Amino acid sequence: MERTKHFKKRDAILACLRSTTVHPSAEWVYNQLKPEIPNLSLGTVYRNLTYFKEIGEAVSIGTVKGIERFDGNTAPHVHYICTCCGAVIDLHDIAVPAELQSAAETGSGGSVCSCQLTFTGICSDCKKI
Amino acid sequence: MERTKHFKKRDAILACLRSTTVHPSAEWVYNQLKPEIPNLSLGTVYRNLTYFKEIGEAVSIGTVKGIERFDGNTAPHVHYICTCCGAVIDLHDIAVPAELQSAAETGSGGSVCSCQLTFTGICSDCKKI
DNA sequence: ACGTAAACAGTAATCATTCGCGTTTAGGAG
DNA sequence: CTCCTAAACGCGAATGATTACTGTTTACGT
Repeated sequence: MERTKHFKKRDAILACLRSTTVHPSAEWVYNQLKPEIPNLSLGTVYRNLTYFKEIGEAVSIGTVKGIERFDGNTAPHVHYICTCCGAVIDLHDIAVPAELQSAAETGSGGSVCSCQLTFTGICSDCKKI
Repeated sequence: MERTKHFKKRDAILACLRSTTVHPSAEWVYNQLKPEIPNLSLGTVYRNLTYFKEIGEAVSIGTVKGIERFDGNTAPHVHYICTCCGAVIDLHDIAVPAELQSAAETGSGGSVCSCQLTFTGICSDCKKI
């Protein structure tokens, strides 16, 4: 089929997002890809990141220090954010109890389409400094 | 003592924050107080909101549609955010199990100073439309 | 009354993100 | 192969929330 040539940059952006666990910002993705795709535009990164959010191939985990951070792992999982360095790491061993979601639906009266649990603190690297 | 006159606006901002459960933005607070404090500056609202965050009298619950939202209720509780209208409501009947916090500390290797559980969906009002 | 330190207003600056628009590209039809 | 169309793209300008700057005002101690 090989119809991917038209989406070279789109595919590269998604691949970049999928290949990392740093929960990157748009600019991080841009800087990663720029060396191998010299004519990449930052606007294209933003445009495609928004696109991936819309089609459910990526999620936003909110802003850290005023910058939006993305996650190519759409499976629900818990995050830890260091308020010092801004690092975002996955906590795979922790899960939000499933019954909380239905409790949220009755409590809010609306529908629930996602839930996000985030811990914040100072990471081990920052504590050393 | 009556030394509050110097902090009239600061106090008004905190009182406004405490008196509502809408989890307001800086501009919302500004618009609320502007009629009764005509010479209030939006910068003052931002400055004091940041100050309250720093001294722990208020917390940020992140950005909704690109706008930071604050909460004068610093007791840990769960939020529900409507992605349609941007409303933020408290879910008092739901709590994050305490053991998850210690699990987060061991999982991250760092310290944990706060945790935030947020459900998103379409609220009952928006579903009617 | 005077000095000082902090709060404040008003406005300019910042910076992440989005928008507009002309260009390029892929892929299909003739 | 050439033309056509729709979508992706680059680039630069625009937007808008937030912050910084600067001069002024205020409360309070001396």
